[in-house]
Amino acid sequence: MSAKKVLVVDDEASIREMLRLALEISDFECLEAADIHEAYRLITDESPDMVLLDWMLPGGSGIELLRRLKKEEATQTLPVIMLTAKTHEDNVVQGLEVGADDYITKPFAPKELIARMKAILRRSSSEEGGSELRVGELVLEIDSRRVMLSQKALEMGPTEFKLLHFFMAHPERAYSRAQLLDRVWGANVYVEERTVDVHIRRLRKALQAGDPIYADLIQTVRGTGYRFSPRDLAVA
Amino acid sequence: MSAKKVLVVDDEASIREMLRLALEISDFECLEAADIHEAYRLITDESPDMVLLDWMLPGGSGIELLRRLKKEEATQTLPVIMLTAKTHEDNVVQGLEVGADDYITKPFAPKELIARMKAILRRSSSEEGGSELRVGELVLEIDSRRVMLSQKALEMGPTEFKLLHFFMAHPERAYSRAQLLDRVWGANVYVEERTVDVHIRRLRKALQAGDPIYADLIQTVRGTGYRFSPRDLAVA
DNA sequence: AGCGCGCTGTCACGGGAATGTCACATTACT
DNA sequence: AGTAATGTGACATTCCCGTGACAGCGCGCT
Repeated sequence: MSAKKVLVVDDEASIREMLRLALEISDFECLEAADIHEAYRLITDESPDMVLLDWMLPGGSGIELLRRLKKEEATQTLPVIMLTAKTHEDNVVQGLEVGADDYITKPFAPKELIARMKAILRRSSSEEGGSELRVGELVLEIDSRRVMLSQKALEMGPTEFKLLHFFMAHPERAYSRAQLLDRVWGANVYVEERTVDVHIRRLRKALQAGDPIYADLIQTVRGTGYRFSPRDLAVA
Repeated sequence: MSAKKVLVVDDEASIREMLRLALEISDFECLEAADIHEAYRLITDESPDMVLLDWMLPGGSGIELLRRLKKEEATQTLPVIMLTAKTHEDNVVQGLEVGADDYITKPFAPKELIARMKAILRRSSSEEGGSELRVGELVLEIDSRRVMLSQKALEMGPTEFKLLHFFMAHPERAYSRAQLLDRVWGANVYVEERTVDVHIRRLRKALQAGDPIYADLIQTVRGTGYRFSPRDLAVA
């Protein structure tokens, strides 16, 4: 199991630093945001596995972000733990109503936070029953690690599989080569950006072998990167 | 129905002897083990229909064996009755949590033990709708610990049997070597991951001896592990 | 005890697949 | 046309897997 990505949203740098330390000791990967805007950007760009959200934030309180996340389809199931300064009953109730998965009041023991996080991650990861992604006749079977197109298995390497997996999980959005390297290859891996092109090509070739139309799902966004767009799959 | 085989695990010879007597009067076949290691060997070699497991054992308490049995695919449904010296609530709860089917406190009347045993055997024998797994012409007979392919018996070792058992119970899914070691060999067993490859090969060879097509059921998933896929058994 | 046998786990070797990089062709935009 | 970005084929390297051989072990047999 790869390290889980956790986004910490708090305006105080010292608190973020403390949390980063606690998280990294427990083998979580840590992202930081000081305000709602930055938080939202990181959520869409990096899609973390969990959010630690401070209640008091400048420029819109945490509950606004929470509402927004629970409203949008893509982030609806993203687990959120609220961090509150005091036990304001109102806040807690309000937060849970809006959809926070848990809350914890400052000051808190890092150990307790980690324990709650793990509990929530265990719950959410076991719930994910959808073990396959589907676009038209294209089916990516995660458990069996296979890609089927019109009942026929497609041949591709592990990297192409991961690439396709990522694309199908994040459709209709352009990603730069750097982002793809980060999300598919993994953080802290140094490879040439142009390597992405080659694997895109290999993935297209694999799709084409199954059905030429499906190769068009992988689109080039000139000057930016690539995009996976099921929308343009016109069935003849 | 043939006589049921019962394994008695207790370090005191006098208790084993007493139990043997009681069991044989009631037409059970009796196996004896004085420690966990011997018990495990007899379970894999003789596949008894039930285990009577003393709580206090030298060299690892009974619960370790119980955990191991419940974790491994092949022995998961093997009924276990715990024998405890006193009514230690903790032990009982712990034992039942791990998966013991019943418990009885010493001293006990042989008559009561036999009654409980029969109750459990009745339950488990009625539950097992099919004591065999089947894929095409391939039939894995769990009780008799045999594998038949087109009416002909296949030759393979105990490990290959367990491996095939696990695969047939979990088809269409890729497993890493570590996962296979965990689920087939058992937890906390230190074996090289590559050892899995060798047993996969032996299993393939055994299948191939019966019908070359069936060796293709075991598929290599490069960079991940192995997969058992009946789906690809397309009859030409 | 001595012996042979079946099963197991480990290793080393070889081959083939997957990867990352480059050079060059091709395309898109100004 | 000119330039920057992308497509593409080829290649060396690395990584991963299949395979045969082998030693250790427990067990049954004589």
